[in-house]
Amino acid sequence: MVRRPTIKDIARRSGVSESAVSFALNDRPGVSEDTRARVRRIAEELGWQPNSAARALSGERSGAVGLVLARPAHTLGVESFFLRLVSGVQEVLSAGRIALLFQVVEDVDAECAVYRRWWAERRVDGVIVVDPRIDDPRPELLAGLGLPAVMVGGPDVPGSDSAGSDPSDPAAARAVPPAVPSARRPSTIRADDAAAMIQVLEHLHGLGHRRITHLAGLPGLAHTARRTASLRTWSEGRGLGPDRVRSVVTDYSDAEGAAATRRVLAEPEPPTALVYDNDVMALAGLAVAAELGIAVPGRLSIVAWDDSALCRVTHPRLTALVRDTAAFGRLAAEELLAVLAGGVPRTRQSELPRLEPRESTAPPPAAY
Amino acid sequence: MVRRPTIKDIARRSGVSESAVSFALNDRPGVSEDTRARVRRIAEELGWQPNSAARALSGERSGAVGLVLARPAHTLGVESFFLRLVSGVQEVLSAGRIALLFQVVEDVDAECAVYRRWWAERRVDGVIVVDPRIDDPRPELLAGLGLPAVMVGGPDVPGSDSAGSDPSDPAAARAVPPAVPSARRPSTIRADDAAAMIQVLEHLHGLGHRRITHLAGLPGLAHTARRTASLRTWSEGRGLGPDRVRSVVTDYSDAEGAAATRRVLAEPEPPTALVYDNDVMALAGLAVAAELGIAVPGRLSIVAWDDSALCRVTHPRLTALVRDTAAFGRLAAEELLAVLAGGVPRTRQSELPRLEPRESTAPPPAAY
DNA sequence: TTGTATGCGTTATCAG
DNA sequence: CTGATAACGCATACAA
Repeated sequence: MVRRPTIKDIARRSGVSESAVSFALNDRPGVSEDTRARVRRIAEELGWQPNSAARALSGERSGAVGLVLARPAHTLGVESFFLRLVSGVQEVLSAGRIALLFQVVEDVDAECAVYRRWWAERRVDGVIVVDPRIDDPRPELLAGLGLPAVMVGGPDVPGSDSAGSDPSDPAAARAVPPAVPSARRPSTIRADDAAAMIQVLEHLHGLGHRRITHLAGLPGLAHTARRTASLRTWSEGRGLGPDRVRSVVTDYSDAEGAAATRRVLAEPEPPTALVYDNDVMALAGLAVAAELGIAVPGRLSIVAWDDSALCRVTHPRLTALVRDTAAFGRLAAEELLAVLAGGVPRTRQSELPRLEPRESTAPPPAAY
Repeated sequence: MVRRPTIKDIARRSGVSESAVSFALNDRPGVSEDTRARVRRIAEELGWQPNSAARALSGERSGAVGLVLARPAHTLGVESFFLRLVSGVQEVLSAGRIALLFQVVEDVDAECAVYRRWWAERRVDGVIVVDPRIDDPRPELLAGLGLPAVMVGGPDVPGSDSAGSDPSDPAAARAVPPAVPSARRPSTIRADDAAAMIQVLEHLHGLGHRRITHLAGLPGLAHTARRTASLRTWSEGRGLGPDRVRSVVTDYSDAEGAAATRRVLAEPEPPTALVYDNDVMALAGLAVAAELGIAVPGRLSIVAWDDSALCRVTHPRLTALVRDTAAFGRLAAEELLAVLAGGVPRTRQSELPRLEPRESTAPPPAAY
């Protein structure tokens, strides 16, 4: 049990007062350069680091931010999205010596309970919130608590990229009632799902596909709704009814991905292209096609929404929507730090995903 | 900026002293049942929670434990193992209101730096250490710091399941030099890789396979070494030389998994069965076989070491070694809490994995 | 430029 | 059984 040094030890060794040490170590004026250097050296020698609890207690800052993952156990771990996101988040956080508290829970209610507890215990200075939902209770809760937050993957609001969010956007308006003062509203990192969906559809349409089915993720998630809405808008613009271009609901699991694939492929006029909302479902779909003896991409094209190693280890390799997820995480962390530093919550736009054509997409069979 | 209530507020509202409140809230003797109940009720009303910083400062306990993942970026997120482990860890931790600090870094050196910083800052009360290595510097570092730790997936030591570890076991002896007092040695949760490997090999041997290649993971990892050693022992017992049964090294990545598969299948007398050290490599191997037109399991059998959704979404579905990873995490967390509560570090045995035969294993072709 | 005093919220040690 | 009082380590307003 090596006793850890405190500023008192440093003060004694360097022959100055504790407050002088504190000033020296925190780059504050009020101490000569000479003293500062000496104090610094001694602190270094002693291997001193500020006690996080003491600093939190006096400074009103815990030096930690939180991230909660609300996912039912059976879909846990099938997506690489989160580890990459966290990886990006931490690149930024650890530069600022901020720790990340991580928790996985079963549902949003449990997630809210975690936020309340973290807040009450002053465990975190802010949180990064993932998986925005339709009628999401979290922005309001967090604003009410006054807990700074960044919503990762918020609504697509064409136009306004500045402070606050566009009041004319229904999703944003619903997400955070105007009762909440804007300075407290969570920041938002926007993922342009609408544009990404159009990219995918244009790619398939360009190849000649006219019967396209989107295997959507959990219906409660905001990005699912955005993708589905974007698909609807696009197909109406093309004059393709829901009998040809549509979204069907799944729960993101491999099992549901496979089951839904089986269902749509068994229809009298099955789609010639399938767009999966995640990589695991795309894999499951590919396996179903193989089992049914349906050639990919000969008779069926497949697109995976998120790229990962998985999309490159299949045969054929899967055409996928590539996002720089780590960059997404970095942006979220930067925005959170900016808010913690006193900045106004902003809405920031992440890079547009890029469609990477691989071997799983090709023109549809001539018959169609 | 809602001000959070403190025990002072509770004391004022309930008309007793602060220390009485503290006693009442912490189930300590010294207050009447009546007062205790009243204080409790008021604390509840006010939504009071102990300020973690204040508690940490006076109590010498941060109420948090840490977990660091040292993985090069390119293998990040390809394994579902960690999220499931963390999920299990948290089931236990959150029951005790312990937070989890999570950090992902590039390598073991960075990992050690994180431990040092956490220790110096008193951020965590203990850590859960994953991926034990050959000549692992971490147990010694942690013992030196006096930071309680649990090594997840430690050495297989047949026999001793009690306190400390078997001094006759060379791996254990190397891992923690005897210079370190045993009360400070990290606990260990043992995964019986040796027995699991034998299970896999017996399965394949029983089907008739005599040419088996093990696509091992990163050579520096202790469990890789154990699996490889177990394979060696088993094959010698069976009189099968390294020309027939062997391990080849990879780095766990899909790319290396695919490349190594290509190499061994291109040999004049290729193996009839492949055992992959993780699920992603197994998938990659399956894709390579498909690409080369090698039927699985007709001409080649495939076993994946870790089961996950991935192994069930392929065609054919992969025979896999199923582990209850969440249970592994729970056991690790329980052991850590026991040590934090003053218990002696122990070596505990996790459940033996179970081989789940699916469609990717079958007898070898008659020609062999 | 430097030292002193006080507070942050809790726990723990004393007297009453 | 209860109520002051002193730590814990750091930051800071204030006095020297």
